[in-house]
Parts: sequence; C-alpha cells; structure tokens
Amino acid sequence: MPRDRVRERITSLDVARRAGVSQSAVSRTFTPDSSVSAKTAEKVRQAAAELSYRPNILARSLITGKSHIIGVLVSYLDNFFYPDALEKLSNTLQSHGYHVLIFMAAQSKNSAGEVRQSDNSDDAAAIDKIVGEILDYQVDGIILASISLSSTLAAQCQAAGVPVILFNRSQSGDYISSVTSDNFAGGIKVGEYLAQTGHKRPAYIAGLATASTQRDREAGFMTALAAAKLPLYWRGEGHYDYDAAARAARIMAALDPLPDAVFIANDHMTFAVMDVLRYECGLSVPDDISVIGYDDVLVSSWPAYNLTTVRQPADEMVAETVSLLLKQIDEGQSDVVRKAIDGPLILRGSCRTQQA
Amino acid sequence: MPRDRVRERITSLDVARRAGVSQSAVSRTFTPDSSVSAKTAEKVRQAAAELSYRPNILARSLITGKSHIIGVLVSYLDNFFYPDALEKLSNTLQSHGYHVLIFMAAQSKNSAGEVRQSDNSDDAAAIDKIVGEILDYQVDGIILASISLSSTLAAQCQAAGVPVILFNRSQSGDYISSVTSDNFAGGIKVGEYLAQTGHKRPAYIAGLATASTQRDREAGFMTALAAAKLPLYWRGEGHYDYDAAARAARIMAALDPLPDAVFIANDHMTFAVMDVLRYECGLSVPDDISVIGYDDVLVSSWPAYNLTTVRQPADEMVAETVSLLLKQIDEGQSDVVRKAIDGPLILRGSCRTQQA
DNA sequence: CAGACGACTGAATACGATTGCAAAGATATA
DNA sequence: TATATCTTTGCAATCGTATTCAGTCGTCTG
Repeated sequence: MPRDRVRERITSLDVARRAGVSQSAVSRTFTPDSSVSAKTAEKVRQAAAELSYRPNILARSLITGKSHIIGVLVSYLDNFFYPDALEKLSNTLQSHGYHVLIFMAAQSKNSAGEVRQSDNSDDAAAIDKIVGEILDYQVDGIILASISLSSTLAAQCQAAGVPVILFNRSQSGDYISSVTSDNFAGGIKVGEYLAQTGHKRPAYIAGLATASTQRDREAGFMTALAAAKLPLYWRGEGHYDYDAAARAARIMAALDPLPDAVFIANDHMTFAVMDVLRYECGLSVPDDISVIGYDDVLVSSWPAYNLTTVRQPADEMVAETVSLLLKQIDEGQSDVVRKAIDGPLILRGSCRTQQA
Repeated sequence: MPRDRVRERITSLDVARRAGVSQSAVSRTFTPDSSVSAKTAEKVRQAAAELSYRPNILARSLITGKSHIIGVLVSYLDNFFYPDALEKLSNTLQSHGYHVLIFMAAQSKNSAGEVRQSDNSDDAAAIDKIVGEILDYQVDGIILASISLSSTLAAQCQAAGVPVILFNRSQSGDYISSVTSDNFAGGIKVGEYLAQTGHKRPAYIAGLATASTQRDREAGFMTALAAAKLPLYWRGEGHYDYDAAARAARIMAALDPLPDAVFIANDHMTFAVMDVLRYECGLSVPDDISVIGYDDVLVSSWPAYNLTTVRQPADEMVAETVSLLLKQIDEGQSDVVRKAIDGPLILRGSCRTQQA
C-alpha cells in the first residue's frame, strides 16, 4: 500500500480546468437536458474519465432540494415477509433512480424475551425519534413498514413536505396514506373456506393486538364465521412472535375436544404452531387439525410446511407503494389514499379439503 | 388537508433571527464540543423548537466531508442469514451514529430460473456500476455482503479514501479487508464429526463455485475426510440455490447404495435437500441419511428441520465488521486485515450420533 | 449583406451548514 | 484600576454543485 496520502477530492472545477472549459460546462454535461454542445460534452467526459470524477450527489441535493433518498423504517426482519418486501422495494426504487436509507426500530422484547409488546407509548416515542433522524437526511419520502406514526410527527413530515406511506399497516382516523393487502377480505376467505370444508370447531390465534393487520384479519374471519353460524371455538394470542405462538399452541393442544381447525394471523406464527402440534404433541396436520396461515412467505410453500395460506401480494404492494410515493413526491403533498390489495387463498396441504 | 403551501425550508438563519443571535451561534448549539454559553444555547434551542428546526445533514456533510452514511451492498436476501446480518449491521451502525444506504445487486437468475450463476463477468460489471453509485453518495465506508469487487474498483475506492469491507466473503490475492467465519475450520469440524460418528459414505453438495465460502468449506471438509482416510462418496452442486439443491438431492437419492451422510454448503440449500429426501423420496433423516448444514440460521433450530449445522456467529461477525470499518474511517486507510471467526458445530437431530 | 434567431458558454450567485479568525466581553490577578 | 487570560460571539470564507443571466457565436433568411 504505497499511497496513503491525504484524500484529495476531485471536483467539477478540476475537470473544468483540465478540459479547458468553465465549471458550468462540467455541471451541464452531467445534468440531463442541459444545453451543452456535443463537442464540449465530449471534452468534459474525457477529462472526467481521466480524473475518474463523479458528481457529488450531496452537493447536488443541497441545491436542487432533492436527495433521491427514501427513508425506510422497518420494525423487524425475522418475519420473512419483510426481507422479501424490502428487497423488492429497494430494487423498484433503485430502478426509478432512488435509493433506500434503512432504519430499524429497535426491537423491544422484554428481558425474559417473552412478548414483543410493540406500539406502546415508549415505542411510539422511539419511532418518533427515529423518524426525526430520517428527516434530518432530507429524504424525499418515507416508507414505514409495519409501524405506526404519532399524529404530531405525521404533521411534521407534512410540514416538511415529505410524503409518508405506511406499508402493510394502516392507521384509522388519521392522515397518512397506506398500502396493505385486503386483510378483512382475506379473513373472510379463510372463514368461508373453513365453513365450506365442514369444519365445526374453528380456533384463532391472534397477532399483535395493536396492529391493523391483526384486527382486520380477525374481523374478516369472525364476520365469515358469523355468516356461517359457526361460533369461534377458541382464541389465543401469539403477538406475531414465534415463541408466543408456540405457547398459545400448547394451550390449544390441551383442549378436549381439540379444535378441528385453526387460523393463525400470520405464517411466521403458523410455523411455530405446526412445529408444536407435530413435534411436541404428536398430532397430524391436517388429519387431527387443519391449519391456515396468512402471508404466503417463501417457506410456506416448502414441503415441510406445505401451508394453506392467504397470499399477501408483495409485488403488487411494493409497486403500488412506490408509484404512490413517487406521485406524491412529484406533485407535492396530495390526497391521502389507502390502498388494500386483494390476495388469493392458496390451497396447499395443511387444511383438510373434504367433510370429515 | 387545509395547508398545501409551497414547502418552506427552515434554516439556521431563521432560527438565528428569531433567537436574536448570529447564524454561527445556531450552528454551534447543534455541534457538540462547540463554544457556546448556556444562555445562548438555551435561546437557540427554544427558537429551534418553536420553528421545529433540525440541522440539514446533507449541508453539514458537504463541509465536514463526512456523511455518516455507510453503503451496504447485498446480493440477495432469501438466504435468511442475510436479513439477520443486515438487521444487526444496521442496528450496530445506528448505535455509532451511522446509517445504512442499502443497495441490492440485481438478481441474475436466467430466464429458466435455473441457476444463480453469479460472479460472472456481466455481474462483475454490474457490481462495479453499483459501487460507483454508492460512491456518488459520498459514503464514509462500504460493506459488501457476499460480493466480490474488481480490483480496479477496489483501487478507486481506495483512491477516494473510502474503506471497503467484504462481509462473509474474502478475496484472494487482493487488497480488501474481509470478515468471515472460519469456513475452513468449519468444514474440518464437519468432516471430523462425520468420521467420529462412524459414517462411511459421505457426500457433499457444493455452493456457488466462485464463492470463497464454498471453496473454504469444501476444502476443510475434504482435508478432514482425507485425514480420516474416508473417500468422498459423491459430490453435487447446488449453487447456494434452493431449487438447484433440490435437483442435486434427487440425483443423490437415486444412488445405490445411498450415501450415509451429506454435508451441504449452507442451510438454505439444506432445507431443500431435506424436503426432497423426506417428502419426495420417503427417506428418514437421520435414520436413512445424516444431514449437516452450515450457517445455523433461525429456521435450522425449528423442530421441522432440527438441523445439525455449523454456526456462523453473526453477532461477532457484525461487531468485528463495524469496529474494523469505523477504525479505518477514523484512521484513514490502514492495513488490510482478514478476520475469520470460529463458529461451533451445533449438534441437533439431523445427524446420527452413534455408530450405525 | 444586414438582421434575427437560436444554441452555447462563462461569470456570478445560491443552497445550508461549519469553522478560522479577530474582536468583544467576562473574570481573575496584581 | 489596569492588565492578563479565557470564554463567547459574529463575520466571512468555504464545501461542490446547479442555475440565472447576459453575452458570444454561428446560421439562416430575405
């Protein structure tokens, strides 16, 4: 490593000097739709290449007021739906010339590692603090995955002219746009399907109580059961957490008689439930009990689980989120829209398909 | 939505005017270790709060030359090791005042979706292009997860004074620091363990040929087998891809006699192999064949797989990566270091522990 | 050939902060 | 009280680029 000199930044001025033109000419060469002759542009390009010059995006952002950075705040990545969504979000934004500055909402499992009691007031303050940090970077927009925002901070983003979109969560009575799957409709599909296939003792394991996804899925499910005159046989809570769901499953498995079907608020918890039923209780899915999840993450299609589940159409959700966000960026703050995208029930092997 | 006015940025000058001080005073108030009296600082803070002013990080970066942004380039997120590592990286950097600008190396499955033939020359060019984009953002450092870098671009980063660290991949004969697990040692552990437990017909399913992790794990494994005078019974290729690994498993399962053990270069492929063996071929793991993976991702501990595997210590790897990166940032370009962190073999139920 | 028009170009300024410098104020010492 | 020392403070320059404005140059038209 011979060279260890002080780092010398190469600026447009250096390029200008070498190309024998003004600094403006250099800038114009690298700004689309600018008025430069082919000849000067060529000279500049050549000089730039020789110096391996690249425009400083930060300086450009300062003056144009657009950073081309989107802040993405995500709460946790252990539910496989989120890495997948994040990857798609990043790729889609990248293809539109934007880039993702990522923030994690610090996990708040309690010391016993018991339950992720998120969205309580402490967490809300933490979220607000992080969103503040995001704003500091002069992002052009913000995407909040599975996270809610205080209305004061929402107002602050609005005031700063930064569009915010909730991904996979919606907020009632508030002023923030959101993109979700149609969770209520999904819940209905599950309820109807269980009724159709002759199940008599349906159970439900809930997700995080404060999450709109949890509420909507359960509401849809209950609506369909009511329509079919099927009472809910048992209800447990899994807080969208693997371990908590496993505990709920143990309680459920001790019931006599056993439920003949269980709908679990997301796939991540469903894996825990199936693991407990099969490997701790020696039960068979779906012979002893039918299991239906929600999300259709990659693992759900693997033979080990082969899960009947409602698909969240990640591709459409991401496409919708990005197009909405870019629209709001281009047009300035516009109307609040809430998009709920329908997803199909994917029939696999974890749910009995015939009358018993 | 009453207010739809043109967005007015609030600058330090606005705050200064309202607080009746100079603009410098405002800046000093928000710069640690600056010389401001408590009294003026208080006035400024008050005025700032009233205007909900926050310093513009981009402008600050322009003059200080430090953006506090780390560019992270990751190739794919479907192997669960990466979301986990990414989450930890982001959290750790966040706690040091840095933030992650994330880039995805566009996936290059061919149209048949067959094999991820990464790291070929096309991809190398794509990587270089993306790293260029990263540099445009004036990042303070770059982390490359599972990705190699052309030496010309490595030189360019060096010239720009931006430290680069390879995460979970290393590059021979080159000038880039890297942090990995000790893949060679891990391979040895697996080979020794299979020999100890009396396996006679060991097989191996390889990962992506160009990946250093693949090469080192296989080399370690072969070294241990040789030491135990055990010949390799069969070798297949899975390219670190679920589907490719499933195909390899089908070929392997047709062998007669069957191997009595198979070491697979990562857990992600191992899930595919176990799924094929169990659900397509009706074989039992470990009774018919022992299976050992590499990574110890979360899913491996779930009862459905209950996988014996070598742990990659993500926490230590991340901590080491961050501390190395920050050191290089603070001290300027320093020596190339390659850290390989040892990880234990985690004994679970997928590998027979007694002589047959 | 004169005039008009359009395409390029460079000088100068602005974006929103940090920071060196020198002047001013405050406090302590003789 | 006068002087020395230390802390605060404001002025002005600077970071690297985009962009306005006015001017230059060449071409086309009548």
